[in-house]
Order: sequence, then C-alpha cells, then structure tokens
Amino acid sequence: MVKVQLQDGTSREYNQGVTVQEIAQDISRGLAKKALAGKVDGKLVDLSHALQGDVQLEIITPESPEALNIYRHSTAHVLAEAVQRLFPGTRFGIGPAIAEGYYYDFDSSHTFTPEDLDKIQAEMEKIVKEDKPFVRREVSREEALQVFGDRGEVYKVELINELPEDAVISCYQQGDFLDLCTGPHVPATGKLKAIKLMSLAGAYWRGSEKNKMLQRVYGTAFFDKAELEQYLFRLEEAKRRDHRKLGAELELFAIMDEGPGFPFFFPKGMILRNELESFWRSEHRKAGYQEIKTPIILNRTLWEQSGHWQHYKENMYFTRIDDEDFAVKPMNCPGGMLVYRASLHSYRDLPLRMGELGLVHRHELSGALHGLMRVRCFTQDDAHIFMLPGQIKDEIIGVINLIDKFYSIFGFEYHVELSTKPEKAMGSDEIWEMATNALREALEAKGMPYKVNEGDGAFYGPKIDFHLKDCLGRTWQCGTIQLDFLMPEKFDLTYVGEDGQKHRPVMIHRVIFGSIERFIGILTEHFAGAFPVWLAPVQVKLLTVTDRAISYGKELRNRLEEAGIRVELDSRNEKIGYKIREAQVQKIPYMLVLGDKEADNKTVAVRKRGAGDLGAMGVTELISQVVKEIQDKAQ
RNA sequence: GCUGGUGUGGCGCAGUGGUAGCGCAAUUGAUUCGUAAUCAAUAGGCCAGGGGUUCAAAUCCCCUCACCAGCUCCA
Repeated sequence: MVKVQLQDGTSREYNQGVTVQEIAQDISRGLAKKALAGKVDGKLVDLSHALQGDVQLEIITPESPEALNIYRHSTAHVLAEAVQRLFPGTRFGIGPAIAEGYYYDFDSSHTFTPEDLDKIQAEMEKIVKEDKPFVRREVSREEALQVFGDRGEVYKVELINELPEDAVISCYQQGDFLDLCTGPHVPATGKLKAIKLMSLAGAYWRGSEKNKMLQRVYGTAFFDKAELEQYLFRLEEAKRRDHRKLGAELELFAIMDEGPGFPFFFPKGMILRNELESFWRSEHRKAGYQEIKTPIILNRTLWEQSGHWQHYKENMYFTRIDDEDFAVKPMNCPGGMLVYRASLHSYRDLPLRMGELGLVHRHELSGALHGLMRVRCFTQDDAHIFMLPGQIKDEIIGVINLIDKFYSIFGFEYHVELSTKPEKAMGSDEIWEMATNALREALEAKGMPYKVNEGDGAFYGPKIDFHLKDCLGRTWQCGTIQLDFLMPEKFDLTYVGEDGQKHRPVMIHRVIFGSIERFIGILTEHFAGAFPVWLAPVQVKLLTVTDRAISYGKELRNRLEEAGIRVELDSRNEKIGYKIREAQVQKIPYMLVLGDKEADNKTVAVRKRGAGDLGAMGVTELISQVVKEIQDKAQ
C-alpha cells in the first residue's frame, strides 16, 4: 500500500502502482475528467504515472498555474506530428511552451509559407480528433541515440549527447510521432481544444548565428475557444497602442526611408521630448547633478584610449577630417572622462555627478531596427558619477531610487537584471568580480528581486538593467547602472586625497530613461497615446459651436496661454460633434465647448478625456484645475 | 546580418497580363448647427527604385531599398 497525501491535507491509501489518473477517478469523476497531469512531491508527472511509495500528490487541472504550459507543450508535439505527416523528411529541433503559446523549430527542405500554416493547423485538428494518447517511455542513452539516429534526427542526437551522465532520458509518442522530451503531457491529443498557429520565422539552432537557421512555427493554445478569441482580440487591441502607429496618427515623430533608424521629431513630439527633458533636468538638479555637453565627433585616439576602437568598432560610424580618423560617438563616457580630466579634483568634490543628454549613434543591424525602440541614433540621459571607493554602494542605491522615482511617476512596472562579464571585455576577472559584487550588494540592500543575465555586461563593466514592457509585452532595456573601474584607469583619472596624494576614482555610468526615443516609445504605448496632461502636446482644445463664439474663443485662448497651458482653438465652420470627434481622436485631455451660453456667462462647458461632459465651469476654476494637474503630473 | 512576409494618392485598403479604383483626410462652395463624422464639387498616384520577359506589366522574373514578424545583437 502507498499513502497519498492530497492537497487539501487528507490522505488516502492505494495499492502500490496506482496511477495518478486512478486516484483522480477515485476522488471524483469530475476531477478525473478535468485532470491533465499530476504533481508528485513537487515534480510534474503524467496522469499515467504509477506511484511506488508514499507521496504528496496534486492533480493538475486547467485551473493549476502549471497547466497551461503542459497543455501548450503537448500542442507543440501535435504541431510537430502534423508537420511530420505533411512534410515527411523534416528534422525536428526543439518545441517548448513559451509565455503566450509555444513554438517548434523545423529543418525542412520545404520552405513553409503562410498558407502552409492553415494546412498544418487543419492537420493538427485532425490529430486532436483522433485523440491519440501521449505515451511516455524511459530509455537508455544508447537506445535513445539508436532510435533518433536511425530516424536521422541530428538535432535530437546532439541534445542527447549533451544530457548529463545521470539524466533520465524519456521519449513521448503520440501516433507516429516520437519526440525526446522530459514531459509531462496531457493524457491524449483529444484534450487540446482551442489551438491556433500564429506565425512563421527563422531561428538559429540553439540561438547561435553560427548554426543553421531553422524554420520556427509559433502557435498558441487555450483551454477553450472563448479564451483563444479573447487572446486574439487582446492582441488586436495591443496593436492599436503601437507607438509607430500612434506616432504617425498623433504627429509625434516619423522614421523616413531617407534615414532608416534615424527618427524625425515633429512639433508635437518635441513638446513631449522637451517636457521629459525639463522634468529630467529639474530632478537631476535636485539630486545633485551638474550638466555637461560633449561633442558628437571626436578623434580616433580618444576611442583607442577608451577601448571602443578595439571593442565596439562594428557598431560605430567613422569619418575623416583633415586626413585624420574621427568617430561619431556611440557612447558619451569618453567625452565625460575628458571633462573630468580637464580640472583637478579633491576628494571633497566627490561624488561628482555629471549628467549629459547626449546624442549617440550606433550601427545596429538593419533587421534589429524597431520604431523608436531600436534606432541608430538616440539621446541617452546619461550621467557619470565619479566617486571614492567607499561611496559606491550609496551612489548605486541613490541611482536605483532615482530610477524608481521616475518610473513611478509614469506608472511603469519594471524588472531588473544584473548583467555580468561578457566574452569581449576589458580588465581582469578580479576587478569584474569586485564590481559585480558591489552591484549585487546594492540590489540586495534595496531588497530588489533581480534576474542574472550572464555575459551581458558592457565591455568595461557589469550593469544593472531596468526593463520596461511594450504593448505586446516585449521588454526593452531602459535604465541601466554600470560600475566601471577600468575607464578611470585608461584615462588616468585622479583625485587628490586627504593624504595629498593622487588616487584613482571609481565611476558609474547610468541612464534613467535610457534613450529618450525609446522611452517615448514605451510612454506612448503605455498611455495608448492618451498622455497625462503635463505631457500632452495639446492640453486644452477650444471648440466653438458657431462663429459667434470665435471672439470669446480667442479671448480664452489668450487667458489659457498666459496661464502656461498649451491650447488650440478650433474655430472652423464645422458641427460641434465633428470637432469633438477630432479632438477625441487626437486624445486631447480637455475640450472646452464654447457656444452662446458660455460666451454670455463667461464660462466653459468642459469635456474631459475619459470622463465625458462635465458641464459648465468658471474659467478661473478650470484654469486652476488644469494647472494643478500639470503641476502634480497627475496620470 | 539571417529566415519568411509586405510595399498601390497623406492614411486605411481593393485591384493577378489589356486605358489605376474606394473610404477617410485635403481644397472649394453651401450650411451657423450644442457633446464622437452636414451636404456637394474639385484636386491628388512613373503602383518603393532599377533591370528584364511580353504586342501589352501594379500584376510574371531578377536585383536593390524600406517596412513587418521572429532569430541574432543592444539603450
């Protein structure tokens, strides 16, 4: 007999070898029907898993957090089987569940087309109807190599060869499709209800561009059709927030064929930018920063000294001036170093925080460009903090706090990553370890959860990265804090210590927005273009009902302008509904409807974005309300 | 950079070998009207660019560019 402790705390006894499915059946028919998998002592298993000893057992149903991944992973196997049926000879890569679905990588002589996706999906639905069981089998390494080797599955063989010595090797089979897989899976293909193939893309085998590019099919799956529909609807909604679309509609910016990756900012986009910059300047003044500006083009010798010439060349643009090599700056730090070095510093001056809104240019791969999120020239809200070794932790924490303050004002959620020494790096392992530990300590002192991103640091130092999400949930690095012991060395930076001797300062590179361009992209998607009043390019729009209200409209426009409000007057000969619609589409926060009544009583009829018609209000009252919202940076 | 897809007036789209179309926007005229689209007229395109096939190309083929999705890479 085995004793099985269930999730609700109760225990039951069964004969040895009882399966999870049988236990579910024993508990209730409803549960048995819903059951997808089991969790034995914290480990996910199939429903067919037989229990050999006393265990704790949880039955995985669609309500369980783990269920969707198992379900989607099983769907990926069905996708592979469908491809095997329709395109014999296809070799299989990997097919995991991912955040919003699953994918499977194929190596096929046939190039899949979007039309093929429909065919494959139809085949998948057939497989679902056939309700084939997923059968697990544990095999020896030799057998696994034999089986997959015979089938010509070179990718599977490569995976098997790299499994650790003591790994349990398991295979799953449904119908004629056999896959190397740890599982678990749903009991049979018939469990898969709402499946949809989404897209097609190339993907390098094992994520390395040195390897062959396979064909990846992305799909998703849900427990029922309604959830799938809802997901597809949400996707469509999200696309409406796309900053590239809104940027054009709201006349914020554009990227033209004449400058791929080099954005143009229109007057309304500049208002947004300038508001962000002036907010940035005032916050940084408060936080003890000074501001500098360094040139965009600097001599080759500087880039050799900084190491960029050796480590960053493929991302840089070059030019020649008077027969000498120059480079367009990809980073602001070398210029910042020269500014530090231009004067003598005492330990009393440290920490010295020098900010720079610096325009940098980087040659990004053409395929990587993406609206404002990934461009070839952008403005970093940079700063370099020069400090004593003993000030490191406090300064890092200070920057973390500043970043958090900024992101909170916009209502952004973010996650943090710690990036460690990359392959192409300057400096010794010891220095890197010291710097990485300093960053880690600061994060831990703040009690901040973080993910480690091995090998993703800058070539001169490790970094803490702050990631924000776009409308489709893709994350983009914005803020970053990089600790650097190497540049001060390379540039022979010094300060005079208490002892009268020269010492080496430590430095931090950091950005808050990251790139103003990217930040505007994120901001646009976050607010779906409906910017809070303080950022809105047009804060108040005056709408006249008839031409009789035009002179009152002009008078009001002057009053609002004097109060520092960005205001536009729409005095066209159009119906009020038409003007409202246009202002609404432009996502203008305040509309003031002006007719005979308002002109006679010297009031305004307020229509607020998101709230609708608020009725009449005195002009002074309206002005003070708008001004307060601007000052409070209300969302 | 790689794989696949797309490229038609400012925007959204139709048009698969035989004189380039629709809606919105724009311009002009009429209408002076109270909370998401008044009516009418007019104008606007070397069909991304280049080369080719054909009596004939937006449409078929080749090259280039840009964009989209993903991979790789990074703020």
